[in-house]
Amino acid sequence: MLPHKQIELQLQAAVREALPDANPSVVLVRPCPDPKFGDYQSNALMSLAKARKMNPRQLAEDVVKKLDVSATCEKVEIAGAGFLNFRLKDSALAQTLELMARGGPLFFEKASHPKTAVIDFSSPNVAKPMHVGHIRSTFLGDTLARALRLLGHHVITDNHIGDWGTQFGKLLVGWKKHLNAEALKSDAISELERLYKFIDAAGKSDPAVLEEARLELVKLQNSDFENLKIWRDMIALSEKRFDEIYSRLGIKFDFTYGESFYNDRLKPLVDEFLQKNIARESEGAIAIFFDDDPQLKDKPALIRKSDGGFNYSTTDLATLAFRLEKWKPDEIIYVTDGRQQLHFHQIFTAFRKWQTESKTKLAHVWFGAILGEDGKPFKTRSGETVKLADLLDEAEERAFKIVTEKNPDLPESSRREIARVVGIGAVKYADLLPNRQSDYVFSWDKMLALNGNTAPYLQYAYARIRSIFRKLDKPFTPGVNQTIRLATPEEANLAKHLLNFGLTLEAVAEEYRPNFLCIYLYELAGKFTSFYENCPVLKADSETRDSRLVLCDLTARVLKQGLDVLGIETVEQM
RNA sequence: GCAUCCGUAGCUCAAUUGGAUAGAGCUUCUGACUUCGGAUCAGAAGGUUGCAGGUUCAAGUCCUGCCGGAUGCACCA
Repeated sequence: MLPHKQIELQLQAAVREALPDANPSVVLVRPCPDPKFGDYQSNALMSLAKARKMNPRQLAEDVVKKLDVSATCEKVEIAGAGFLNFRLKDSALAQTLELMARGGPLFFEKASHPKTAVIDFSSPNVAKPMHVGHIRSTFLGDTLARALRLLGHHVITDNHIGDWGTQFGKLLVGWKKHLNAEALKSDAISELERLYKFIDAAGKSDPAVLEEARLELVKLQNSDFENLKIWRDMIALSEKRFDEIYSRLGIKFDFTYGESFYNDRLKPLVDEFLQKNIARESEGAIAIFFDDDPQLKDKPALIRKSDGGFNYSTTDLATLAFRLEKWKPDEIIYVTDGRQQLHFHQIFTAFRKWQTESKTKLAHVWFGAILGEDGKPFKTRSGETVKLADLLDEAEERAFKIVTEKNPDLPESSRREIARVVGIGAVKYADLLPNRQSDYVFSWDKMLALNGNTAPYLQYAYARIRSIFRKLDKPFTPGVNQTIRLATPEEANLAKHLLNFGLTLEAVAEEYRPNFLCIYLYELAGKFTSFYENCPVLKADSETRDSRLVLCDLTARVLKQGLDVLGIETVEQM
């Protein structure tokens, strides 16, 4: 067991003894904000004391008397208003590293109660190219899936693609009358997008075109043979292009149940809502009202339009029911932009009225907008969105120039491969680094930056470590009796930081915030680099050398695993 | 009008959700040993956290009121 966990359990036991009525699970141990206070701290006693109108320092002293952490820590210090500060013993630190060097999960523990989580993310629309607006949902969702899986949870990823809706009326008219077969062959999505825009524009000046689109849509909805076939072709073509992008990004989905999958479930769902008096008729539509929720007052959710059609809310509720039935998840996570907060608030509230027994947790993990330099939603000069494929191309191209500059002697195929890993990594990292709820300003230079707090900085630290190992005469494997000696402050700082990998992963999974991991890895790389500058490895005496090699190896493994959670690859040299 | 979110260094962003002296990167300036990769490191400069009150041992974080911005509010998803 990791030292901070041991301290936490012992502290909880001491609190249980001192305050039998308190809930010990609120007593947590966290890394100290400043190492001069210690390695770990707990501030829980202050809030416990406050709730009971006790003197916090007095309570701290009582608890410390009942607390025995001498196996892992130096003397516990009470500081400030009632902080407990713990400083790890050198021996405990070294032993933990020795244990980790022998294998098993790297500085984290698998969840003792694994949960089943469904994650809904990315969700592009058929017949439209993926653009920068899709990156946050795609990267965030993928990272959360990876983090939860690493911690031992059962994760199901479901790409809820937009393969149904009124846009298909226009697309069908376009396909039948204006299709350019050549263009469709070379770039299907661009051609579909062109057709949509063409008919959309035509409809604005000629109402007859709109009527034509409406009729084609009705035929599709009534399972007209020809229209169904065209519709299926459009989906297949789009999915092929999506898969190219996902494969470039290293992202896989377990399922891709698009919206259309739920068509047969919509009418029965509305009937059930009516029958259970959860929904009622209003202005010709069927609506769910939420009068008991102040935020949703006068904001009903429509589940059937006055023309008899269904909409987003209906599909989302049907989707929810299906996922519950099929996977019986403990949690469903929706990763979408912040503009959908009201919608999910409605869906979640409706769900509670409907499935009153269900204990499934529903989480809307939302993120802010990507803005242009002018502070408005991001568009190119010509008013278009930046296509994701173009962004990735540019990233790889810029990285290739740098790689070529730094390593002109490498064969081109190696330089291309490094540029791919570095370029894609930079884009992912730039997107995951900011707090997800903040809007951020898109800039090519920031997205593709290769210096500072960026993926290449982490990848470079990794490559340097691997370079050390390449210089050894024979492959290094730590012996069973390998001891770790942490003689310098740089070694100790690095070692202590390694211990916090698991805490960070748990925080990412609990708060749905991958940026915690970015910050952690950046600090890890920083601490490694300062170790690297100050502590020679290969030239040290053999005992120190082996100890430092273990430290290097553990650092490399944590960097690689951490980057893997972010969906970012590493290279042996760059 | 109502609701949600936001306002932090010249710029772009953090701050583990109420914790200790608000931190990084970019930019600017000063340095780095015949030493494991200079895509690096060390240091400097840069702040009344939009404004005004309040709550408490403790507020960038919570409450109230202003100022400024983004987004969403009945048949698009």
